[in-house]
Amino acid sequence: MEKITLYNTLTRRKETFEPLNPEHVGMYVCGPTVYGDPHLGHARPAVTFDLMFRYLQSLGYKVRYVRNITDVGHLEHDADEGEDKIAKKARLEQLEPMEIAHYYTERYHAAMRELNVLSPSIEPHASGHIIEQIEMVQKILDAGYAYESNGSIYFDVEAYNRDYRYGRLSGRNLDDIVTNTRDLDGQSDKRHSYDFALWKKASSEHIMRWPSPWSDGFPGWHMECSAMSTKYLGEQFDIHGGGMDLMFPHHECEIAQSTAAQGKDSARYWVHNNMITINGQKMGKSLGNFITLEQLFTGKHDMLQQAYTPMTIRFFVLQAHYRSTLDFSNEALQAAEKGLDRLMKAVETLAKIKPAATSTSDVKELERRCAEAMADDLNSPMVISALFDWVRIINQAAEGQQSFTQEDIDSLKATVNKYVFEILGLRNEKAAEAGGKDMVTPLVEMLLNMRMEAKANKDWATSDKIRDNLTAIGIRVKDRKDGFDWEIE
RNA sequence: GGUCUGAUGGCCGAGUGGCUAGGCAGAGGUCUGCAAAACCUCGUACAGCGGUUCGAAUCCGCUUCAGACCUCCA
Repeated sequence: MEKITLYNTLTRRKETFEPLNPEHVGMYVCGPTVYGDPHLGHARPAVTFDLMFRYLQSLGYKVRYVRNITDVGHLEHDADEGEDKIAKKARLEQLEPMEIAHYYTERYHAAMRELNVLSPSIEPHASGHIIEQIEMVQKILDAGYAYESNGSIYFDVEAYNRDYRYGRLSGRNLDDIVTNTRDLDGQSDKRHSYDFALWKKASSEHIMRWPSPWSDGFPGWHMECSAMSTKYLGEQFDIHGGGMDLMFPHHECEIAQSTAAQGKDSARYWVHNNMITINGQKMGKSLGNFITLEQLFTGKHDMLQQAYTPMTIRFFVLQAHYRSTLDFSNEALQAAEKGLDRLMKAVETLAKIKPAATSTSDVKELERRCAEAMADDLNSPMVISALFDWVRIINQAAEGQQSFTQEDIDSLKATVNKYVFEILGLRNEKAAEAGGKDMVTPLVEMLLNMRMEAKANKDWATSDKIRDNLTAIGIRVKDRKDGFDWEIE
């Protein structure tokens, strides 16, 4: 198996990736809390870990990719006193909480399909794993790292920190956390402000509740990921992913929970994608500066000058390295749109290149560069850069300035298809939506053949009339040395 | 205030000690009846100040600025 490196947040350096079981990879990624429409920010981790999923599979790994749906336990404002996000939305819209969760899960899935994000191997819901979460809370209690208070169970950070180290993922130590956490207001059942809930007793008006040994209640937010990753990937697994904003407290708490319950950490490589910014600021729900994916696809948002296709969004995300912030702007998106168009046209051009006796460029160079870039912490921008160098070469070949043997053409096609479609997961939207082209092809070609005759007779008036009329209905004509080419705009 | 990250040409965005990133936009040219497309050429960018080095955008220090997390957020 090819050697690849991944940046591990735990050690803050790139490490050679070695899975626990050769040829198998277990990967857990924090999915969405389904209480609102998916926005551009959600596209970043989805595309990033889709890239990782596709890439690892292309290397020959059998990957079990688990991405959860949070439909219970995620509270607002404060992990203990806030209202459940889903329940709040349900109350506002006078719906059953599960109606909210179901509706937005469907919305999320639809957006992911548009972005050509593959479905994970397993997509577990927090509400479907209450028993597993209760069992894990019990384990942590038994191990002495949690306490009960008025029907709720809290993680005892101080006790944990005596035996292990709380804060090693985010680079904090308990002293910092103590001085930087606001004081309790006296309302809480917690001993310390930095303790977090494993199980919350439900108040009388709380709708989503389940019986437990301690109270009728619901699990704390961090429990679901620990419980579900253990259930589907085992006590230890390879990769845990998510957005950088989840590093603290969410992932820190997950580490604490797993370590408290089983004496060892569960994930070996922690991988975090950076944020998408807008005017230099993080795009997020709380800031109210987010643009939903649907708004991007339709162009219906004050900040958008036009609609952008799902593949433009995907390409835009892939053009930046996943650990860099990526700044949103219409200009950047428009540049991505044009660049993607050029790439896709070259893919079509490649299919038409005629073989020659010799090759003028080494087609293996592309595969080598792409493979190296991907192996270096998923450097998709470098892959794209290499592809564009070959876009030029392919176009040169179409112009007769380069030549390739049949064998090299086939090899180049295989490489381009592998990286463009299989690994980067791009789709040729124009070709896909031009289903009607087949019906108009004979008509267009008849007209263009008439135009060729007119041109041969130097009847420029007729020639230009045909071209202008075709242009007017959205068909762009390109003259070539030996005839013509055309495409639907 | 604490922890951490970043500052690259008009815009986006790679690059970590010497060798062209790439895309978009712009300028000139080739091709073409004209156009479109394509191709060729071009800008000599690395926040500032010091330092290490034969050599730094790349390493070190300081300064300035920006951002993330520390409360829900992908």
